[in-house]
Amino acid sequence: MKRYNHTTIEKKWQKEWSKKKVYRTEDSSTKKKQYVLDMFPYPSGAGLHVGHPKGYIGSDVYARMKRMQGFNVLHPMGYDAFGLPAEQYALQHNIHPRKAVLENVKTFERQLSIIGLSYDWDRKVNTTDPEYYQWTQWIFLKIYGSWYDTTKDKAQPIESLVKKFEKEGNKNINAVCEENTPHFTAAEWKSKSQKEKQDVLMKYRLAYEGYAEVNWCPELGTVLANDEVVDGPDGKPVSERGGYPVEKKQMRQWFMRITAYADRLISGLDTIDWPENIKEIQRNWIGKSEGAEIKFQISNLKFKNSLGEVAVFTTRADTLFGATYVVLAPEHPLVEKLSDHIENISEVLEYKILVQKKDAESRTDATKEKTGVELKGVSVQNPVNGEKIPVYIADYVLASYGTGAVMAVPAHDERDFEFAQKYKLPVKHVVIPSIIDTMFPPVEGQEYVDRHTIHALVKNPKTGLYLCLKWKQFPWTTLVVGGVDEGEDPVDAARREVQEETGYKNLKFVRTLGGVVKAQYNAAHKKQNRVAFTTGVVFELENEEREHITEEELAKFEVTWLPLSQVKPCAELPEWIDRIDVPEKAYLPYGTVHDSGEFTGMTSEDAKKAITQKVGGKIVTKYKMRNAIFARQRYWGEPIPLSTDKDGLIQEVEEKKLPLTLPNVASYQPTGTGESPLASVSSWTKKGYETNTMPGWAGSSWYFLRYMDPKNKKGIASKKALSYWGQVDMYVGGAEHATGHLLYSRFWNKFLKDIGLAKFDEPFKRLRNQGMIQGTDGRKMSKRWGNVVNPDDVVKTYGADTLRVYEMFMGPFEAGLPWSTENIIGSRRFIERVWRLGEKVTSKKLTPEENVYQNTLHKTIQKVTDDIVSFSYNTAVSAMMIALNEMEKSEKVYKSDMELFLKILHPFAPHVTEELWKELGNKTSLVKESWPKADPKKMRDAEITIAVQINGKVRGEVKIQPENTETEVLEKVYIMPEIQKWLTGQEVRKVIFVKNRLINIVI
RNA sequence: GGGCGAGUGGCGUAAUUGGUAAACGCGCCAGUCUUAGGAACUGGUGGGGAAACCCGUGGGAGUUCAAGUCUCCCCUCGCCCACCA
Repeated sequence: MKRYNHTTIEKKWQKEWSKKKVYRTEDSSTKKKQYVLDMFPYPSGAGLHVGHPKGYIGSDVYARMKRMQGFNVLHPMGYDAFGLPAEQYALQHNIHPRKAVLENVKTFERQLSIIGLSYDWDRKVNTTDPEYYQWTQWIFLKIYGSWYDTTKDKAQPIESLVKKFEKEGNKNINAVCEENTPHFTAAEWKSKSQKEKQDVLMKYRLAYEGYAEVNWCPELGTVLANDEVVDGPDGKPVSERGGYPVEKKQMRQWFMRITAYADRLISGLDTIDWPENIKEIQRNWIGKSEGAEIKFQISNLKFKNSLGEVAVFTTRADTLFGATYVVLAPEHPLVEKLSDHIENISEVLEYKILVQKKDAESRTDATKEKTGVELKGVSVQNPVNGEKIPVYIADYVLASYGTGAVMAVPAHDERDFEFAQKYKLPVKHVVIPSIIDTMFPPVEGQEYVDRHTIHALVKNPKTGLYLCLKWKQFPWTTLVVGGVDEGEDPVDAARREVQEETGYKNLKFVRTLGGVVKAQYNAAHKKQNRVAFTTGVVFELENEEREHITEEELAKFEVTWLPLSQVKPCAELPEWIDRIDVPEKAYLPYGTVHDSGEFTGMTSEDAKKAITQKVGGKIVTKYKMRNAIFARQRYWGEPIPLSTDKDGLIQEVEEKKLPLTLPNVASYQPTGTGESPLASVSSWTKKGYETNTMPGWAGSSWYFLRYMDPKNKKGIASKKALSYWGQVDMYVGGAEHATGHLLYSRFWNKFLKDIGLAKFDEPFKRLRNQGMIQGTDGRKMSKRWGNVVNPDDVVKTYGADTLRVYEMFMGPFEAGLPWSTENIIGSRRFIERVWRLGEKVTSKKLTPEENVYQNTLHKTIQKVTDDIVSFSYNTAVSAMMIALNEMEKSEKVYKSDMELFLKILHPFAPHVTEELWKELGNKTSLVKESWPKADPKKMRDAEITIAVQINGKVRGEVKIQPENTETEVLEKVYIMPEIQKWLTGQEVRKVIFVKNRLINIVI
């Protein structure tokens, strides 16, 4: 046998495969299809490190098996080359981005080509190719030309909206649009000017122009999406790319109304097989919350005249009785509207400016202290009880979420509580925990009696112990407890009780422990169920001076001091123990509504609905997710195919004139002023073209559809191709795209489904994330740490097959693991041993005695097949190593058994298996061979070994026939000396027999 | 602070989903063959113990004939979100 020379073998087969186009995808086929896709890369200038191909190898293994299983497999690759990374690279190296991209693509392809990936390169796409971005522009125009109909729950052409306006105005149209869009009648619509109509439609379009506070990155000279901004080392926001500072700025922008799809983006997650954490990240990002919008009347304090109303958004309408003030975002329009009535208007405006300045740095810091200013001279009325409460503006309320105003309930909201503490605002508890005593639960049929009680927690500061009563008639010890008389203050009641029962009279009041606690128990001696509403009152003992105690009290209990943890029989106690040593805080859980008029006693859930209804509140759904900014002030992106004429009217570039190609410019440096470099190209501005370009995610939001029919000149892809390929069956890529690409492409796909192009609502049926390969030092692989391992070197030393096997064998596919220069040797040895196994091949059929590996081989076929489907590649490789170990033990290996083994190894190590396949005399290529099926007869074991346990401990092993019964096994077990040893003189109490697994004798 | 996830030999990891913990690989030890071995092959390799046996999946409790796996509490680490009312 020849020596295994990976270089010659791999080069030879790569050339052969490419020449014969063995990976060519059939355009139309009667075969079942399988679409296996990698997230296409930014062709960065740095070249690949060994971590990059991990995902590509994973999907390649999958695609290769599917191909062998007879599927028509679409497994393409392409380049996402617009956007910041490519442009930054070009700027740094002072070459034109177009040229840089071409160069980088070349490097990339050379590096990929040596790994033996089975792409159909004829379907390559590149987002910067005018023939590609023509369709990105085309889709943009479709989105621009659409509105969202919430009745049909899909996008509709804008013309249909115009027709509705002409017929009935906009009042009764169920559409997603800008908040506070004024109503108009059909007649009013018709009387509007072109420009006015344009402005109205802009509030409805799914791609629209607007002004917004955006993340402005001066260094990069562009606006960034929220997910492109990360926290820097000092906690300040910086750009994900480059780590440059990011500030807030008001700017004219193009947006995508992704919020119209928020609900579908959430519900669709239940229909796809994605990693649960990615789904969860998307759900959180979209941040759906259902609540109520409740209006508070505003009035002038001095003149008592009404000043209109303010709407707040809350998810806790059950706490409305606990609202003790209202907070507006500093930017709330009411601040200006009410300015004539605000007595301290200059202070308010000063604060507003301060906040906006601070804004630029970090307003999103949840840990910093809250600030705010009261709007003096005005107040609002709580709609549920008519109470007048003050109004504040504060930086902890965001203008961009909900209504930009909140009702503050310090007792039940952490942020409100913190603010209330600082500004000495009242805290009103209206939701209380409800406890049912486990020792003396209420008895059915007995009368319920309400009682108001106190628990006095009297601490002796010298000892840290608490004052307790040891009951003489009952076997328990309690704190001082007692009833609160009608109209009595709980603190006074507690003082009184302590004095009456223990004589201590000099108590320093510390605090009450939050709100009351409701506890239900049975008072056996009175045959009563009691509902106690208890206040915990904390005192410190000032001195030991005591009053006289009555005989009656003395007979009842004895005074004692105990640590709190030793006081037991009392339902409310767990609540007090939780509260006693921590500072007072808001009570967040749901519970029983308290001190809330007619709603008192309801559960939070019921009270929410009832209170909202009572005050005429509107049930609404809000989302954290904002509409996506769809513009970059940069050169290297798709031009937005719109122009503005001299009347200020926006014109679409005609479909047949697409692509609107990016002009060549002398300088593509960002201007730094917020204007795109295109703004200084006179040929461009002369025609009134939009100077912003599309963001990086535009081209990547639909590329998976283009691969289906990449050269189509009439559309994004033919109807036939779109319908044959449908959706991506298996999508592989990094988890870092969870809130970017994976959300935007779902959005675009849903839109394209709405307009009848995409076939499915969800573009990616299955998704798997490859874990990142770290440097040998465990850090992220990067030039900075000098820990980059280049795949070229690995391929040169060990070969592509070894690299592939090792990357799949390292550990679970999704796990991030450090590269190991030592462990890879194991994979190389495996390949070499496979190579040497070739020497044992015989074309003479083996007798059952000779064929010792038969059983293992067929089990392995089954396991590898299952493992590839579930992406458990590490155990698939392990199974093949076990099979190889068995086959090596055999004197000879039957040729067709060797072929079976080569077939299942082929997706992992395509080159060496192809070479050995040919060595066996085959004229065909393994690539197109059929995937083997495990023979169930051959998988069956002749004999199996099971564990014999005594009382659950393994004391021996026994060989049995499969399917042996308990009796049959016991017969064998009882004569085993090592088992008899344990059984002599013992009575067998029980035998547990698990078929084909173990037998456990309990003595 | 909130959400999600993970802790198993010297190392990467595996465990049929409650059934012989450590498969497979790396490393290490011994041997074979070699002029040599940082090659290859064969065997061994969780800890303690002379042995019988005992201990062992971050720590503690519990359920069970049986727990890495289930339940509760605690500790540590990773990722995501972070004033979203």
